[in-house]
Amino acid sequence: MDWHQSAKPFIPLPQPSLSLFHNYNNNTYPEKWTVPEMDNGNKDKKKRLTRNQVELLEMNFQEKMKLDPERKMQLSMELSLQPRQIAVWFQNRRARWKNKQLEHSYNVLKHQYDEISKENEKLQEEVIKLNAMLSKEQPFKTHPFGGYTEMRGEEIVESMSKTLRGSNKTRKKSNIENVVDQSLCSFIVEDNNTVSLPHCHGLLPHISYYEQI
DNA sequence: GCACTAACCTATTCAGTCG
DNA sequence: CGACTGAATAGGTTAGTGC
Repeated sequence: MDWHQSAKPFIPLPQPSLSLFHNYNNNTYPEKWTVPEMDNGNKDKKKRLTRNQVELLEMNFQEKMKLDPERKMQLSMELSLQPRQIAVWFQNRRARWKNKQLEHSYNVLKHQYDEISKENEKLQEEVIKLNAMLSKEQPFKTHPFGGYTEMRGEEIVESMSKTLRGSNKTRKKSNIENVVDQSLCSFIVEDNNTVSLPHCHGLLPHISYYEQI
């Protein structure tokens, strides 16, 4: 996949018998490629490769994406194409293959992202439910001067912790307490009814639920 | 170390094909 | 005729070789 990682072999200069190809590679025939024997009437026309040529090239590509010089020359003779054309075809084919790979990777990542998003949505809903259960269980705290004031989530947790410390420690935990306990972590319930990332015991002792018990 | 060379890559151009 | 495909080019990078 990463062609930069493979060592690039040193390719010696073409043999004298291949000087024709060498000339071609060095742009003796600039602009659009031409068969050297062609006259001006036939030049600068891009010709599509025939089905047979593409089939053989494809077979070779499936075998090995890299084109070594021997195989290039062999294919060149077999397909009656210039070695440069063989090399260009392999280059373009690798580029197409890489694009396909990128497309595939994108689809895989997108699928993973969608799954995680769904999971996140479920968890958010669960947090809202738990938050509502907490509010029902102890929605208000007593105001020092009498009356009631609404409590923030952090305060609820702290308040419940104090209540538990001051009450019978052997009593059975409520359902909510069990859920929170099993999670091994505490949540900070924000004012806007959302919950921030969980904080595990020991990291934020002032809001941890049961560590004081 | 540096110039040279040949391979590779990405981005782009452009001709051929197709709906 | 415009969109798409693929052959070919341009320009940059990398690595081996020779001096």
